[in-house]
Amino acid sequence: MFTIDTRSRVPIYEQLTEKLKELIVREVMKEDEQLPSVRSLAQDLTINPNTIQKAYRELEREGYIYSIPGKGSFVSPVKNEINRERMEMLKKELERIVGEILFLGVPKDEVIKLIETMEEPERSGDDD
Amino acid sequence: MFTIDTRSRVPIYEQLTEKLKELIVREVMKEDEQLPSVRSLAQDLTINPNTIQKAYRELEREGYIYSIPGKGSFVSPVKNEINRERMEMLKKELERIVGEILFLGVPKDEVIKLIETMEEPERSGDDD
DNA sequence: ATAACTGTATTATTTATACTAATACAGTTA
DNA sequence: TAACTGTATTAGTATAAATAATACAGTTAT
Repeated sequence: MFTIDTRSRVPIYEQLTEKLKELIVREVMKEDEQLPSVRSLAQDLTINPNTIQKAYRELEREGYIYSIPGKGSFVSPVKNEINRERMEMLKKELERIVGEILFLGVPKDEVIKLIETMEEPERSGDDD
Repeated sequence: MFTIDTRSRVPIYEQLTEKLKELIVREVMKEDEQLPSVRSLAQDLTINPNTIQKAYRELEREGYIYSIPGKGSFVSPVKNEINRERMEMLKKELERIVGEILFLGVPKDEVIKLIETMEEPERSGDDD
């Protein structure tokens, strides 16, 4: 389900939250779908359950998932709030990157051309 | 000269290399210009000289600066190599960011519109 | 030549944080 | 009742960054 780089400078629990956020935001994991249990995921990835728990706790704090003791952890209904926050972050990053590229002398047109050649994602299940 | 966040997860020496790289690539610091000495910069930023040295060593290794024992450290003549590598990195980041934005459902046109509204940098000294 | 700078190198210590380990407790479900 | 769930706590380990304290050699100006 996940690929974790234990040698990365990015902590394991943060790699986990990142990847899970993406799965949730992109709706690969649907609303109310159950996440793997803390212990089973820990066993799968051969890392400590506490590390998983830390990731889940963070995801819950940020509203991506909700947990029910005894039952499990589940994907929260997608809040616009979350997408909005993520968009803000992405836009800021975008501006920083493009800013640097422009500074390096690449004309704006070329940057735009680069984006134009990118493929827009398939949205098979968005017509509901 | 610099702002360092000692609490950031990004190590101090890496913050330093990042910022210096930008100053060099953007030619705020010109070719052969002398950098502050290891000790003086350490005193300015109230951090350990060894940390500065580590940053300088890295910058030298990557070809951004050159050091002469007894004299000081200086900005390397800007190599196209460096700009090329940096561009590669920036383009990859750009694609990742834009990819995520598109996944969040923002149409390509809007991303482009955002970039169009950005100001191109002044290039006062580029006409030589 | 001497003092005050430079970069460079080495070794030891401290500090911060992630991660692991080992439990324990309580709710859920079959 | 057994086997799951999430949650919490406490202690220990590992790693990397940063500090501290020196030392050595080249440069520069007086």
